[in-house]
Amino acid sequence: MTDDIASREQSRKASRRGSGRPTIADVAKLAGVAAITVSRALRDPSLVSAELRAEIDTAVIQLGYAPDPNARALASARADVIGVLVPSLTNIVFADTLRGIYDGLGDGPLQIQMGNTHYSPREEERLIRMFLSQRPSAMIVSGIDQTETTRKLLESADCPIVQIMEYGDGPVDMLVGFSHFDGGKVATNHLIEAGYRRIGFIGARMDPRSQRRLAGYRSALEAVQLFDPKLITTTLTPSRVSLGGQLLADALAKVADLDAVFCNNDDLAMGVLFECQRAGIAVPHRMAICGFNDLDMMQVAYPSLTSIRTPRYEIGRQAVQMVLDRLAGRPIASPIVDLGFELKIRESTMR
Amino acid sequence: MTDDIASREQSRKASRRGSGRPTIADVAKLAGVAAITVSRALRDPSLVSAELRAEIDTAVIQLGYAPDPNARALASARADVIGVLVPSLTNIVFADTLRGIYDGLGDGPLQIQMGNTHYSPREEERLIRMFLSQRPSAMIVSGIDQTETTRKLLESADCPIVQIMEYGDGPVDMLVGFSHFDGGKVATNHLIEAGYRRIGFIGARMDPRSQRRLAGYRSALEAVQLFDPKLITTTLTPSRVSLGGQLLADALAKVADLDAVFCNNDDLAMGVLFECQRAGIAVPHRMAICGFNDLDMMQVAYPSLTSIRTPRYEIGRQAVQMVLDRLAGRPIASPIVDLGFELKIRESTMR
DNA sequence: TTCCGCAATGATAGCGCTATCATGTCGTCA
DNA sequence: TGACGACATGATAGCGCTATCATTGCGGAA
Repeated sequence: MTDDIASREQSRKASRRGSGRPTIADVAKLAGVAAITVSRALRDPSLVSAELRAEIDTAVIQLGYAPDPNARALASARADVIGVLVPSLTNIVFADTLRGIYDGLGDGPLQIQMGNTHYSPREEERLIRMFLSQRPSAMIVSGIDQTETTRKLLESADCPIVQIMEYGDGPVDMLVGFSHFDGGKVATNHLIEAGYRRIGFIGARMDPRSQRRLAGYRSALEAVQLFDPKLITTTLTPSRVSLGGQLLADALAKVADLDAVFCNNDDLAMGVLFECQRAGIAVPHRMAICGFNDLDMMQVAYPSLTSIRTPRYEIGRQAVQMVLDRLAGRPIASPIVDLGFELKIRESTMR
Repeated sequence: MTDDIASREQSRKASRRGSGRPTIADVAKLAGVAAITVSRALRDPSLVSAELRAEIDTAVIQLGYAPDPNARALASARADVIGVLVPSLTNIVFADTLRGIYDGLGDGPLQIQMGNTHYSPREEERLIRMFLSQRPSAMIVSGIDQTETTRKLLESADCPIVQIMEYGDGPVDMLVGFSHFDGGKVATNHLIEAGYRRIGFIGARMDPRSQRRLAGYRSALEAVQLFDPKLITTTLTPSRVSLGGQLLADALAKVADLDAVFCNNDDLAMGVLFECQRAGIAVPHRMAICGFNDLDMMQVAYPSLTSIRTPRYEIGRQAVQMVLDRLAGRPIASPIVDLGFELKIRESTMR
């Protein structure tokens, strides 16, 4: 064994190239077979007889051989990589989804290559171009608001594509998510039914998903003639807990008799709660608060906060499952999956 | 142009291999130069005359050429990938650090390949093996508690290695972080100075960094003869806001006269605050709370919460900077960087 | 018996790029 | 004036793997 390695080192040095690590040829020589047989034994053991398989396994272990994914990708025109594009890393929503994706992959051969689009369609397009250039096994992208060019790029990529986080028609290929419009509508209807009349909307960042929640909110209020543009307070600033308080103050300055707020997300809702506590505004009696996403902290806050629970982790799991099914040639039940959401009613909206 | 593409398509179909996308040879033919010149023009334009560069740029745009990273990696024995290993994706701490890493990379050629070790040294070892097999340009790993084997693997990898999040001696290569022991000590000393005497420690997950914070806490209390093992309440469960309340209840059951808690992290601190509000325990008069990390919500909570601000984002930036400097052959000021931390004193510890 | 099909293995030829060395063309300095 | 080096470009030969086709041997159908 030592001799094998030594002589290989020797020849590497002579050629002045190569990684210095054992190659499939080294394994083949040691096992007394052709390289291609080693390749087969590694990729699909059923193609090789049991005896040779044993020989090869021994050689692999003895040399500590690990296939070079780059060479494999080049030769087979397909990299064992899934490109994942998210608009933000700070947003816990995407952290949960990523976790679902990683968990779904388990310890299989597929790796994740992640890109952060920073909510920019231009950046998304650049990243997709870059990712596709390595011919990934699949792509998972956030949202359905790609530019026309981006859509074309994805359509012509010959790998499974999953759009995640939203629900809608006409996906590029497959889609897993839920309806943000409905989420906003259900939350707002709940506030209406609970007896609130001056229901504000507080939103940060206002990306496409936030816009759809806002549209759902508006639609619910308009249906009962309670809509008033002054009720909406938004900013393009990224969401933070500390922004919630500021936005509530802004909202109250415009609408003194505000009696409820539907927040774009839980961070803002939490900020609103703290601001109410500080300003002595009783929740839920003088002010109701409803969040979105239902982070863990919502149920232990005091008072506990109503929110829309979203299936973030499950979206990641499901997206990966669809990719794996497709790559394995298994049939996909439906290319469009609505994972829904759930209204969690808590103290903050129970007057 | 159309002809070029058409004829290329033709020859691809004949050979039945290839990706169907333009290659460097196509660009070379169109620009009337050798392939290697295109390669040079793309990687280091200063190696090629201005005229040829212009020709090549035109051809690249005309064909929509994008280099194949796999082929490049194979030929140059170096992938444009940085392997990043984090123990958790849910933990906002690592999300911030990842953001720093991505931002530090900007839109350069380097891509991130991330692995989630789930706080398991075994898993970390497996992932490092897997990552190294593609000869990454660099590796960034969390913590300094690798197994002996993992350390050896990293030491023999001929690429820059940065260990992040902690401060300590003898890094594998480079290291960026801060001292968790000191953080725990400073926080605890602050509580002592503020006049608290029965200071508890509340911790979840209890990974190596949590252990070091605990050690700092203990050392501070022992120095003034205030240490008591009953003051420590920990669990191996992953941290969540909702866990903070439970742990506080456990702590109070053991130590009825508890008058302060130093929490392992801000999530727990927030949970403790909510539990105090719910139970009618006045903060900071009957109970002081100190967190760790200083998330944005700490300063707007009511009362605002004291915490140790940690340079999470900066760690990511700095780690990438060191990698880039090293790859560019620039000198590194110091291979070990202590980014420190800052005690943020707020209402929750001001009796 | 003959032939066909299938399973197991091998030989060959790339995948698309870059390391390495070779070649040609200047300007420059003794 | 000629030799030398610096610079720009090209030819060649892989990097480590797999697609593709070829070969071999064997059992069963005709």
